[in-house]
Amino acid sequence: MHITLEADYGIRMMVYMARAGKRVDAKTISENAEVTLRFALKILRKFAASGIVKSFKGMQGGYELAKPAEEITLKDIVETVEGTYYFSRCLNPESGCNRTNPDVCHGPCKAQAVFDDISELVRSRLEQVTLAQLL
Amino acid sequence: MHITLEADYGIRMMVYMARAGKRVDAKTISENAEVTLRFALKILRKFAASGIVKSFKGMQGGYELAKPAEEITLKDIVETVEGTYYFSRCLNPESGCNRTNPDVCHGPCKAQAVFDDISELVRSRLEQVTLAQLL
DNA sequence: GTTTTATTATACCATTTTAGTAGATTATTT
DNA sequence: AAATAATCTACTAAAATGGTATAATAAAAC
Repeated sequence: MHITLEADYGIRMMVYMARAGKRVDAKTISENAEVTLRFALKILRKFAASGIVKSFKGMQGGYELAKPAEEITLKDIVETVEGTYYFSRCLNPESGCNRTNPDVCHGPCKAQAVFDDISELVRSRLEQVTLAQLL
Repeated sequence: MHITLEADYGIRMMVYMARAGKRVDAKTISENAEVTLRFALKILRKFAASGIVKSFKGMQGGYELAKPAEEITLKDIVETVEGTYYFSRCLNPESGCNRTNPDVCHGPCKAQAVFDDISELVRSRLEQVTLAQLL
């Protein structure tokens, strides 16, 4: 029904990184964003994989934003952690609509159209907000 | 991240009841909406408790819409099943924002304002759609 | 080139939420 | 009284979320 705690943590971590404005190691990020180091590392890996954050190994290693905070949106952050946003499972191609009886729902039903609409509404609103605006 | 299957079932059941246009028993509803009888009963109880459906015991008993389909909204249905819609847990007064470090977030943070906005957006969109429009 | 620092990969466990079930009880109509 | 159908309470199963642990790998410093 709502976004996960992990996504919330992710936002906090990104906000901290943007504030820092330089390369920071995972431990510092986790302490400042109040997320356990281990869990923070897991989230940071997702960020690195999706390309919104760059990671550096070894001494003086750590993480930094891959782009200016003005170019990273809330949608980038949330969807990196959670995947594409869908208001209802029915819309997710992987789970798909589970209605099989044509009397109940043949083809995309009217509720689905509304849910599709809402999903798009949420995604575009998330896209309008940049990390820079959260500082 | 998305509304529950239970809410989807609930919508299907309400759509069926609206189509039927008369009192129907739980078994018939469950079969037509493709939900197990037991689970359907559980959902119907919530509908009856919230007042969007009237229930009748005994022979010739069953369920019927408490109001015309034009006066029941998707929001009524979804929130009866799931409770008030919040995009992020942080907004739910019961769970509450878990950020305690004032350096990270003192008072309502900017992300929360956006989430509040999105929650309201979703709720109002759900409110615009009536059960009648789903038939 | 070895040591140190810090990320990465994989896999696992615990908790919470969601989904679904069961039995006994109560109310209503015939 | 008998039959039907909802209600209450409680329980179990499955899935998703939240969190941990270990070993491996890469980079820089000395």
